[in-house]
Order: sequence, then structure tokens, then C-alpha cells
Amino acid sequence: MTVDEPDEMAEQHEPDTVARRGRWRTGERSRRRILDAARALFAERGYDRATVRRIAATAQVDPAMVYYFFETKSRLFTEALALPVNPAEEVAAELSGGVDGLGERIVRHFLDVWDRAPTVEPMLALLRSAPTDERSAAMFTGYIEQEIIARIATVVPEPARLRAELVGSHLMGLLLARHVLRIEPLASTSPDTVATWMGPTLQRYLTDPAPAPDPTA
Amino acid sequence: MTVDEPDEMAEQHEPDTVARRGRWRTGERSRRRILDAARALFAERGYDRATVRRIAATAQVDPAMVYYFFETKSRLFTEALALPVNPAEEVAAELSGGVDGLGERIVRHFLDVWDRAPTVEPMLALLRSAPTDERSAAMFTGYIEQEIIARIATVVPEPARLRAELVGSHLMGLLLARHVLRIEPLASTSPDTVATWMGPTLQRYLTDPAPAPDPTA
DNA sequence: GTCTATAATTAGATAGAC
DNA sequence: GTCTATCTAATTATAGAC
Repeated sequence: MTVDEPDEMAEQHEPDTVARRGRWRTGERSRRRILDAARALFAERGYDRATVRRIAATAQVDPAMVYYFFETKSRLFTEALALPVNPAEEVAAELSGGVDGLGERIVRHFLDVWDRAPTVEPMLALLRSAPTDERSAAMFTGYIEQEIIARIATVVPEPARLRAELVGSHLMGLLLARHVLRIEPLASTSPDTVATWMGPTLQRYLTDPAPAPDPTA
Repeated sequence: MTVDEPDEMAEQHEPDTVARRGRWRTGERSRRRILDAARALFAERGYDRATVRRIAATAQVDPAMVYYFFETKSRLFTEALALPVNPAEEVAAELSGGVDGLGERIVRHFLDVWDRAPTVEPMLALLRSAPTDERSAAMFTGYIEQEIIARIATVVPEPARLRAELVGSHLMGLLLARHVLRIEPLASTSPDTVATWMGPTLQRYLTDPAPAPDPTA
């Protein structure tokens, strides 16, 4: 009963009597189980503390299998982090709606994405690993910078990148507070409510005139 | 020349000729060096990746000394995290100035504190360790919640805690972007400029009327 | 107090049988 | 494809000499 129990996310297949062609090549199932386990554990413990051994145990496969399929922990990390949705494309879609109301659309989009576990986990893994792992930091900042910040910066006034990064920093803080530290009541506040609070703020960062240098200083 | 070079943060003392009473008990110096090194390395690499060996090397003492003084890595962590300033008191001081302009005062305060290395390091250590270390998470959220959020919540309108946490989440995001991920240009933008951008946002969270439930939804 | 030596544990990775 | 066995390296931690 090690690997023969039905995989809960497999669609209906023939009973496992004969190994007819068309059934999964046997390795496929283990490979997927490993990826699922890796995603969960990287998200839960960060890159360093998510050990290959534990990932293998969670996936109910032998540790050696992990290396057989992915060669190295680092590559497993990379593959596991292949996001199930492409934030860049989705952000691009939001941007195509114009800058009017863009702030609120962006908050709503991320709140929605984060509420689907399979999409928030890779982000959490990156966020948790970035501070202590060079690869993760590069991966995280590189991705956020190039695919998200840079795109937003193309549709807002100067200082465009600063505006986009103020938005980004607030969103990262929100992710941290809601999904990592789970600070209440913020963590349990409905996406709608959060969006109505934060939307105008982000909008202000995106489109309001740059503030004059502080006259009181 | 292992431990006899002058400690750069010691005040002027007598030349180290005789061991007169009144000089440091010899262990004090090593103990302090270890704590300084621990603070720096926990902040730089997080709890897991800051190894006792490396802390000892940085402190120019033998690894065994660390265990002699602190018994366990965990206790060293706890002691090292004793914050050099008390954020709670300082936030209280800001709050005593009334809610008018409070948003900008708070940003300026934190930007100022974070620019002094000895005060930002423990915060970074907590921030980096929190996601993967139960102790750190409890330490971090517990402190932030009780000492900062709760105090702010006492002087703003309902929903007071939500308002305070929106402010807090943005500040955490700023800390992450500026000091951990070092996203440019935000990381290099002057505190003045950041304060003029963020101040009105935080002020809005603190004192503006609660937004109506989104009518477009 | 400080250090050497080392035990005990754990992690990433590989070789080779089946 | 899958597993057993094992290697190497790093790390926490301890015992005991000086």
C-alpha cells in the first residue's frame, strides 16, 4: 500500500488490473507526488529547512527517487516553483484595462490568486526562502522586478518604478501579514473589504501627482 | 593577537598592562563580542543559516565559548534579540503628538530607526526567521501586535486594529523591500522622499472615514 | 576561561542491485 | 523505476585537558 492507493487528483482511470499502454508511464505518478510535496514543504518551511528526505517521505517515495527525477535539490526547487498560473500574464491583463481603477483591480487580483492554495504556496516559498537563500532571492526579486514591477512601470507617470515599487512593497507586506504571520483581524478580513481600503491607496501611488518635497523638513 | 586587539566599541580604558580590579572580568569581553556577532549574523542570514561556528569566528572566539556562555544556540538567539532600543516607547512618543500628521511621523520614525544598523539588525533577524522558526514567529508577531499595533489602535477610529494593521503591513513591506530584498530604486530613495509618498497613505488608513462597501461588486 | 578533540546527528548526493 | 547502502560534508553539542 505504498504507492498503489489512488492519487486524489487523478481523473477517473481504468481499474489498475492490467498495465495497458495508455496508462501512466509509471514514473509520472511519483514525479507528480514529489512536485506536490516539494511545493508544500518549500512553502511551509522555506528552501533550507525543506529537506529532500522529508519531501520524499511526504511524497511516499524513496529519497533517491527525488534525485533520479530532478538531479539536485536546487532543480527540484526551480521546477516546483513553476507557478501554476502566470502572474505576469495576469498582471498584463489587468494593465490592459487602463490605469483607471487599476489600484483596486490589482489588490483584488492578488487577493484572489492568494486565496487559491496552489498559487499562494509557491509565492510563500519564495518569500520565506529569499532572505536566506541566494537563488530564491534572485528568483523572487528578479521575477517580481522584471515581470510585475517593470510592466506596471510602463503605464504610470514618472517616477514610474518608484510608484510601482511602493505598490509592490505594500502587496508584499499584505502577503506577509495575511498568509505568513496571520495577524488578526487583517488575516481574516474579506478580500472585498481589504480591496476597498487598499485600492485607493495603490491608485494614489500609481496616478497621483508626485508629492512636493516636504516643506516642513 | 587573538583577543587582545582593542574592541572598537569599548570606551577608553587604562592600558592593558596590569589586571587591576575594575577592569572587565575577562569573560565579559568575549560574551559581548559573541552577542554582537550573533546579532549581525542572525540579521544577515536568519536563524538557521547563522551557524554557531561562524558566529564564533566572527567574534574571534572558539565555538565552544558560545556554548559555555549561552548553553544553546536557541538561547543565544533569544539573548541576542534583546532590542537595543524600545520601539514601543518610541511609538508611544509619536502617538503623544496626536493623530494629526501621525502617518508621516510614523514612517519617518521607522525609516530613521532602520537607518541605524544596530537597531535594524534584530528586526531583520526576526523577519527572516519568523517564517521558518516558531519561536521567531511568535516573538515577532507577539511583539508587533502587543506593543505597536495595539498602541496605535488606541488612538484611531474604528475599525482601529484593522487600520493599525494596514499601516503595519505596509511598513513591513517597506522593510522587506528596502533592507532585505533591496529592490531599486526604492531601497536607495531618501527617507524624506519615501516619507512624503507614504505619509499621506498611512494617514489615510489612520484617520479617513471607513470606505463604503464596494458598490461596483 | 579557553581550547582541542571528537561524538552524534543530519543533510545532500551517488553507486549499484533488482 | 525503485530501493538499499553508503559517502561526504556540515553542524550541534559534549568531555576533558590546560
